[in-house]
Amino acid sequence: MSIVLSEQELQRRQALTALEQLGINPYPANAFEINATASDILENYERDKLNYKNIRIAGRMMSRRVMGSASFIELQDATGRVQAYLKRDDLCPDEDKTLYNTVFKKLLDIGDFIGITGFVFTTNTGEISIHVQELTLLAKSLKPLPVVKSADGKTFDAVTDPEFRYRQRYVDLVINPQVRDTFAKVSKVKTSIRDFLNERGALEVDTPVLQPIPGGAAARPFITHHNALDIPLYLRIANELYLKRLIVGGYDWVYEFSRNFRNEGMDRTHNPEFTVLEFYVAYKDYLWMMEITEKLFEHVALATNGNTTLQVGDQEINFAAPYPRVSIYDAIKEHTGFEVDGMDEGGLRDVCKQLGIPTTESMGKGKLIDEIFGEQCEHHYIQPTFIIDYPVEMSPLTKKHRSKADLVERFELMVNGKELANAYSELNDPIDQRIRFEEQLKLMERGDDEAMFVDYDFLRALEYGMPPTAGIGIGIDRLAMLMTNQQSIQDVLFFPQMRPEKGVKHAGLEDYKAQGIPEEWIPVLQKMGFNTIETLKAANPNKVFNDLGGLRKKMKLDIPMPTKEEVLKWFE
RNA sequence: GACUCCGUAGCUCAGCUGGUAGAGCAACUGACUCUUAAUCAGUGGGUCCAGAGUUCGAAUCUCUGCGGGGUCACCA
Repeated sequence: MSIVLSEQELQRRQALTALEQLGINPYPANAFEINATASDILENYERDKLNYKNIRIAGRMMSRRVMGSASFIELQDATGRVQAYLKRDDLCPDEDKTLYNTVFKKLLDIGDFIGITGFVFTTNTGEISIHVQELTLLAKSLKPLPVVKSADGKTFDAVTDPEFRYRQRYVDLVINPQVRDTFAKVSKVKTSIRDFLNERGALEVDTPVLQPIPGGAAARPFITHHNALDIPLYLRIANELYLKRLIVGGYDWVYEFSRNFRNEGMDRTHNPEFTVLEFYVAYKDYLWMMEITEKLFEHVALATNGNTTLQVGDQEINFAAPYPRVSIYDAIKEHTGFEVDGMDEGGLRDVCKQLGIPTTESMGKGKLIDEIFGEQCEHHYIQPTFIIDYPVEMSPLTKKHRSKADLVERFELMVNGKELANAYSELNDPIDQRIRFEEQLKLMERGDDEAMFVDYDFLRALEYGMPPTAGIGIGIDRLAMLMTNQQSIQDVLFFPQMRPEKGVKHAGLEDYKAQGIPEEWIPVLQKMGFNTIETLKAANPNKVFNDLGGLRKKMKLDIPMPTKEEVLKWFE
């Protein structure tokens, strides 16, 4: 990040000083009470004109069109943009026209926060506008915003560079209104889920993010260290085992929006931290869970988009309940022609070979079936579909199927070719659970670095008894992507993970001062490209002295020129 | 992690087969009392991502690095 200021930044800082000299505080402490918003005015003025005679509104000045003694600006607040009209002699009824001629025309810039009072009217060209009677600077903006213009629904010079947008999301939000809309919808997805669950008596809870054993999922965790306890701690990869402990404790419906952390690759659908909604309900099974899940998704679609059918990319997806249920074996049979039900590990390995799916020695039966489904079937399920009844090997926390051998009572909800939710009748048999954990240990020994750790406290909890329970995890970021029709997880997270910005190497102010350089000349040297003391010392002192004079004139700097002897000392 | 594309003014982008940079918006000076991508006249603004190499000469060619996007691998 450069500390060297651009021409426009210098101009804005000069405007800041000029404002202070006029007795105007560019960052006043006073509250500015408003009684209207942009969208309120645009929506309601026409049918209720009397109520808009005396309005107060605040926001950023986003454009300025000056025509001598009258001007139009666009004011942007949290709700949108409204045009305002300023007339010199209305704004400054007395002799002194400084507020209009100097403050407004010269010292305000695009991006500044201002508050205005006035009355609403309609211009000759038919645009609802505010006739400004008073103008107050609320906060000066020192960095120029990208200027995005639009007309007739077309947008010009929009900032689309993903790096710019994600690193400086605050700017993205200011200049790209549809981004604010997207995040409002993301928020609506979460509140609509909370409403749905709270109405049904569920209890929202918080469980540890820092866990001594990263349990509840198969994934590589982030590891950290607690100094006082002198133990390693893991950032949670899931909260499942903690929520089930709460069911043991006697709650019958708990949920948590769990920020999870997984130390794995990043791409369009993966961020190192992401949010999963999990909920657990006592005395229910996975069949009940499918019914509540399809109702929940229908509810979320209606709450966020007002419709159960929505456009996602080039697909139209209908979230209206109910959704079809297909067993994983039937899915594989339908899309590959292979009947894998009852096959042993060797047979599955052979099927993978025929389908061209690479396998490794560490893959067990469950993993092989998972691979076949993932490669050959998953992408076919565009409309919401429950894939049910998974093999026991890939589901160590799931209750065995009530009627089908070697299967568990589990479903995944597939939408748009991707897994959106994962749920099951929870395994509550502590002896079986211990055996399943031990099988995971064996997988770990075979080299599966995602096999689960054994959580003995969780086993102890199950030994006290857990009622039959249905549980589910829903990927909230991916759900938000669907509901907002975004192609990248980065567009539903305010601050997606990025490699840290590396500033160009710069000497600090103290380094310059240590060379005996007066503070006011430091920006000039930086402007000349001497960002380190080393590069300065490598330069020709005579040339530097001459250039200082040149820049002093060019930048119209009102600071005394140092003598040549003084400058020569900088090089010692 | 692999492959691939990209990095030029505050922003959006030009810049051919090498001759050290242009446009629009933004900014500055001026004109203009209902404009709306306001208009008109004029002016300034650049470590062309960084470093090395080839060359008389590099924004341009080569290599290395940094940052980002896309595809794949891993995963949710």
